[in-house]
Amino acid sequence: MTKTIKLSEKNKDFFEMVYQVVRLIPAGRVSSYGAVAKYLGAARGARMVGWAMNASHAQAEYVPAHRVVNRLGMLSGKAHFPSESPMQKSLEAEGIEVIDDQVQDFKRLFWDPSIEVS
DNA sequence: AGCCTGACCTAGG
DNA sequence: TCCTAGGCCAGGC
Repeated sequence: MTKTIKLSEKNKDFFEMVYQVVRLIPAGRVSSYGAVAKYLGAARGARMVGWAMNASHAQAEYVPAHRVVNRLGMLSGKAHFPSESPMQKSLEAEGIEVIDDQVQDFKRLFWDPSIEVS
């Protein structure tokens, strides 16, 4: 079987899909790793979404990874951002209030791809 | 080739 | 209600 080859291609697509979904997040809104993973089938787990974000910096196209937080609305990836644009500052620039690494009113600002995208 | 780690999430005690 | 453990897949050593 070409199972292995298929998996490789699928993995590559997975990263691309993650980037595309993240780019769909409108400015001033936020989403979570789990939501994206769920939208993509959740088969590969939410951790892979975070891993994709880690590689997002290498992408030619800009990926608004700062709009992606964990399901609690915490900026867990803040430390992994390039020092030039801190995650919190980018969010605040879009009108999102961030206090103590937590997105305020996260529930209202939350953007779920499986709901917003049909 | 095997083990450890990671920008997470859910469930159980 | 807080804390711990397990599961998930991929990449690094």
